[in-house]
Amino acid sequence: MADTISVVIVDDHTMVREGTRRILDGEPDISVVGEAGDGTEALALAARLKPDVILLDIRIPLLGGIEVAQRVRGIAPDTKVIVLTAYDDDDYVLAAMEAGTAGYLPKTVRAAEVVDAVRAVAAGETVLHPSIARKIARFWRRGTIQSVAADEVCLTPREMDVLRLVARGLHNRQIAQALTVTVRTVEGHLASIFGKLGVDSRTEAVIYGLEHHWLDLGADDVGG
Amino acid sequence: MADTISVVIVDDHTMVREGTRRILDGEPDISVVGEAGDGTEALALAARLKPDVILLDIRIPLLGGIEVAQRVRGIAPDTKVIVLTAYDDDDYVLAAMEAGTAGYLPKTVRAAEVVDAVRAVAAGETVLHPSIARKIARFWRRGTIQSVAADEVCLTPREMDVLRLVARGLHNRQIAQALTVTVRTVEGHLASIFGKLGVDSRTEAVIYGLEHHWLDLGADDVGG
DNA sequence: GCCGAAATAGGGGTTTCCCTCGATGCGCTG
DNA sequence: CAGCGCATCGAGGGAAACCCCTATTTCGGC
Repeated sequence: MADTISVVIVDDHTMVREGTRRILDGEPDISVVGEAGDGTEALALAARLKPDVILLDIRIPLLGGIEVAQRVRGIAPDTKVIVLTAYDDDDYVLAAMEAGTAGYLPKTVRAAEVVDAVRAVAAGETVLHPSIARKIARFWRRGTIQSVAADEVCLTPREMDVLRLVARGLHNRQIAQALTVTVRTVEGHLASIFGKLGVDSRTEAVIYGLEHHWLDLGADDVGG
Repeated sequence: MADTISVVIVDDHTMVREGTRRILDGEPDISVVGEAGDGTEALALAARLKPDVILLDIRIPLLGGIEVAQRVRGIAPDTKVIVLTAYDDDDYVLAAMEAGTAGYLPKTVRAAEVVDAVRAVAAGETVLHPSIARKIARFWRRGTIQSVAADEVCLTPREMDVLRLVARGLHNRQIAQALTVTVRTVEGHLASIFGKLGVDSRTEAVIYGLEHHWLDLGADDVGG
């Protein structure tokens, strides 16, 4: 490795990117070599620059941060990824861990901690913010992260179709029309969904889907 | 008005605050005099420092950004507020306008634009990002912002109680128990809610509440 | 002191939802 | 090929949910 650590910053908020850049460029041993505002851009930069470290936000357009992290392993195996995000849901943290990231920090940390984290992962260490580490530990005690990921329920594509329409407030009859099937089929899928999610009403299913980021409200910020 | 513009930065993400601070402190005519990580802290700083400009995030703990903006008018009338946030929902934009803010910028803008905005509002101008301005214009054409705000439905406290429980997936029977009333009463409140929101199912009502930020999913990040 | 809004609650009805039994065909995999 | 998951439907029934109308009490305001 060179004596200066090359870093790429990925965040859809330009303000945040530029602020982070100034923080890191203020360090003599760190050099920001690129910025990306969405997932595909991030992968392109990773492939071209193969930086030592990528600071990666989770909620970015075009490609989710988790997927970016996974693919970076393939295209730039020596690049370490630090997830730096506002979101610290269990799902995000676990998914990031499985994607082989070298660190996970909430955006509430101080700048100095991020600088330290960059140096640490560049040196081969793993950096978890205490609050995140606690989360992990909790799951670990419950039987390893793998098993947590395994018990992750998985709806079929058709079931997702149904759930998405339920989450838009449609009745079974309307869903049936939208999917050109009978109401009975919709009910069948819903029964299956309820079973998998461990709920017993459409409203609970929608809540579950929103909490696990399977659905979004069509509006809201969506990385922008 | 001094020759240097005093600025307070409000954001719950320390990283973002420090990055923004470095951007602004790099300007000779701008001086960051304080940072706050939540709403109450922001008001305390506003009262004590009476800065020329406050850069304010919307989703902050303890007190929402909109409410902070409203109160700042009372405690520091000469202070201009620029909303700088990841969220650009109609509701947020309109609420911010009504709260008397001097600008509204998405976090996707470049640092230079924020710097310009700070100077502009300090000079008494109003700064709207083009994307935000379009939003406003759309509502304006539909009959002024006031009327939009007026047709804003308003649930009674009891109706909000019911809606919150509905949004947690409870059945009417469970809601009735939780509120120590009969199922009929819950149905009555729900009927009233449906009428006000213009929907006809509990699921739609929950979606409406989430989209308008009346509800949150209990989890998620809460702090944008 | 009356009026309106909110909260409470009931009667009686229709619709939708949800469950428990099934069944068929289709594609993939061991 | 023999399963197995997936998607598609059906019957029948009980339980919620939702709708329209009415009624009481309470409380704050003019």
